[in-house]
Amino acid sequence: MGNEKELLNVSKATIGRLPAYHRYLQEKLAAGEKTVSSTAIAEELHLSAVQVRKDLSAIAREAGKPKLGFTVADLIADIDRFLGYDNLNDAVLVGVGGLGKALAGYSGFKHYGLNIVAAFDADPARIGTSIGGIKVFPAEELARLVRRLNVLIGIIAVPKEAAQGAADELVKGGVRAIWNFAPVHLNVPANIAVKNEDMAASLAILSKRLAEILNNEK
Amino acid sequence: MGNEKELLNVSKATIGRLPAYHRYLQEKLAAGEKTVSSTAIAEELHLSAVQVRKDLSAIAREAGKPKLGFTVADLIADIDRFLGYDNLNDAVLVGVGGLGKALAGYSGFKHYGLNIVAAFDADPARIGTSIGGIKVFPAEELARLVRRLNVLIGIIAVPKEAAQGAADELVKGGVRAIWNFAPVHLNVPANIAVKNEDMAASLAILSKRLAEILNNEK
DNA sequence: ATTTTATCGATAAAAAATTATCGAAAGAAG
DNA sequence: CTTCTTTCGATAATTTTTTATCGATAAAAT
Repeated sequence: MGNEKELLNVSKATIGRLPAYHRYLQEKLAAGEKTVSSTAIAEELHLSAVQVRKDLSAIAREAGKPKLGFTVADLIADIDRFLGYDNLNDAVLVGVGGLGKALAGYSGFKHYGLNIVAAFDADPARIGTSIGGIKVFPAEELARLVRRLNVLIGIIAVPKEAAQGAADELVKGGVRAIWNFAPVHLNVPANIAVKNEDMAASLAILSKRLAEILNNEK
Repeated sequence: MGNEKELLNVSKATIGRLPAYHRYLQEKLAAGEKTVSSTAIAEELHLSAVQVRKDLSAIAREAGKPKLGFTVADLIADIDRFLGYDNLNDAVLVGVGGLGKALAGYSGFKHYGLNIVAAFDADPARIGTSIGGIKVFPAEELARLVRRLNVLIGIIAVPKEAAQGAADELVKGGVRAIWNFAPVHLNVPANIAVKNEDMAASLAILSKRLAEILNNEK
């Protein structure tokens, strides 16, 4: 019975903002505040209050109260539930060079529902080592081990030349979602979700905004 | 005279896609192909051909030719010019822990017009070292050095507790754009551009897509 | 107890982004 | 040389996302 509605009808844009709300709410919770208004959230995050209300109404179970706003703890619980922060998804990491090492060492992913259970690398010098408690296995074992562990999420942090190969192996192992940090477009079957962490795109947007700002001043 | 039009009228969504086009075009160039059609680009990148044409028409100087498509080399040049890939912007990096080290060591930023000229860290053990040719200075010198070097872009890769402080120092030093990798919302004056590299948001979107895919199957 | 104020949710309007349609042009094929 | 095919650019339609408006409600203030 019935939380299908939730998956639908919530726009990607909204989903993308939820983690920011979540962080803000955690701050408020830590500060001991019981309720928070859409106006306050909006001001802090540079959004409009209407948008905040709309986003929250899409995923919150309890309504906000006039004059008081929303209950902080309830909202956090709602976002946790909606984004699945309260039940961990296993993932594997491919590539433990500079970026991969950083990702493996970042303990925060657990709070976001992501649990890295194994890492892989082609470099023999790295195999057998451990980073942040995650063991590094040889690349050859990727597909086999992924299948055995029944992991559905793969994180690609290899140099761009190796990225497509890594993706192929992940798919072969039965992964259904790939978080790609390599600056290349991956070719995968249609029923596999790919999210490119495209830093070049972020940078492009940032530098255009910078250009605008400088332009408005002169 | 006259490239003001370019800054305006190009949507953020379009700008965000340009780096992907750029990468695809580089591949085609390397493969020796002279021209490429919007259909081909669209298919590879899982977009619609109309959208590709619209995006390109917003920034390209030459029109595409019926039956042939666009000239690969021209398009690359157009994107280079539009995104500023051909003239480097200086930047400083704050924080050379795991992620900061990875960013400093990534040589690819130069291709995206970003030149990291100095790094800063609070940990004495790191000061004076060099990562990827970038020297690490003490955090206390941040504002002063940024001002002296006349750097306009700051990259924050410190733990979240230190991020707001880093932002404050960057702003004090005269930075006008901040690329924030720490998972916190930064409070800065209105005339400073902030781009949050929000991995939690990416992850949220990815896992929702995964959930959808799995849902559609059963 | 009444008024004032801050806030909400719902609905409507506007803006932005994507997709569809179609005539025209340029090369390829016959 | 004519026809066919691919592709373009422009315009229109649609969809999605954001913003505006407004009556209702609950707490706070008078």
